[in-house]
Amino acid sequence: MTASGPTVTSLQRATDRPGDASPFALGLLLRRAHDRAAAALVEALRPSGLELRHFAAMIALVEHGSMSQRELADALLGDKASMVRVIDDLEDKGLVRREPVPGDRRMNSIVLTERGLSVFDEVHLAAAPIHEQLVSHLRPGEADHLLDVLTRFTHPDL
Amino acid sequence: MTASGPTVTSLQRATDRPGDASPFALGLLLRRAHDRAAAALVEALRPSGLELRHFAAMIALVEHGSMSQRELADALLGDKASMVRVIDDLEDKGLVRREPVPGDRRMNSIVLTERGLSVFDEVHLAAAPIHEQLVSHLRPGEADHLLDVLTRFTHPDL
DNA sequence: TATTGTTATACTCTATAACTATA
DNA sequence: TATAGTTATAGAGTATAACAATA
Repeated sequence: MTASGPTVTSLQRATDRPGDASPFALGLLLRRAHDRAAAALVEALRPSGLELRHFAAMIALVEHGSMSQRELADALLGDKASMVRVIDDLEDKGLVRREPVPGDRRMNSIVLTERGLSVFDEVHLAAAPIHEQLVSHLRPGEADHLLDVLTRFTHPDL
Repeated sequence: MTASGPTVTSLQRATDRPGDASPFALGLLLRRAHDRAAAALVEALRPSGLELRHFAAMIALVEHGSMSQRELADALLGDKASMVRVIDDLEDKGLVRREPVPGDRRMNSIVLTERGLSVFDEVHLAAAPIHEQLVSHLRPGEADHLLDVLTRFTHPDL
């Protein structure tokens, strides 16, 4: 069925001018795009029992070496209280360790374990074909270009 | 401070190959990009007292004419129960009406009111400069290209 | 029997505040 | 006084299930 009646033509003036997409279009598209990508990546993570926020922390640790929980929380836009539980989960699975920081006993230095390292690599390799399938209907080079533009979009200060 | 120690070099093999970005990079970037866009658009909506999901429904109604609540829920990826409250809010504000559908008394036809129409236009116009500022640091044409690629990314079936 | 809309409920995620131990 | 980590709690958002009316 369709409940659609005739479109109110006076409304069109704000949306139907060519090249004048809704200022909300970008945000709504980004939400759908994220939902689609996240659903695929969650599948890649399922065998490891990890969730996206856990793996995001592991990626940050690979990129930056060991980090404090505060640094991880800031980098991943979460609050420090949420990060405690993420690290708890990863530590319970033996993927990271909390180590003392010489010179400041308030802080933990979070480091990947050997097991965390191999799990990271396994997930990483298993996710590659999933990513490929995710962008397989785009034209050649568009996926890389998308990554490039999104990187600069998310860093307006650079 | 920085808790960083030396990076474990054996880890790099999965991430440091040029052109071999993490298969998770796209998903994580999309989340950040969405958060940034959503924060800006929420500002645009503040004067109207609406939230993104309300305005998303209004946009759908402008694009498709009147829709049933089921159609709106499907189109916006929400469940029908959540949509009930979105329509409740919009109806309380006098922006939409629930109208009977001739031939099927189970359904409501959701239609924008005159007030909803003018509010839509106001928000739309107020959001334009916010969108411009959001993409102002991108190169000319990149924002349109981004919209184009995201549209196709979110519609793998087309 | 299936579907629309509704209501109530449960669950997840996030955000906030308070507490400790250190600085 | 300020900060890192922890804990407990409250709130928002979402998902699920049951229900009534209708098909």
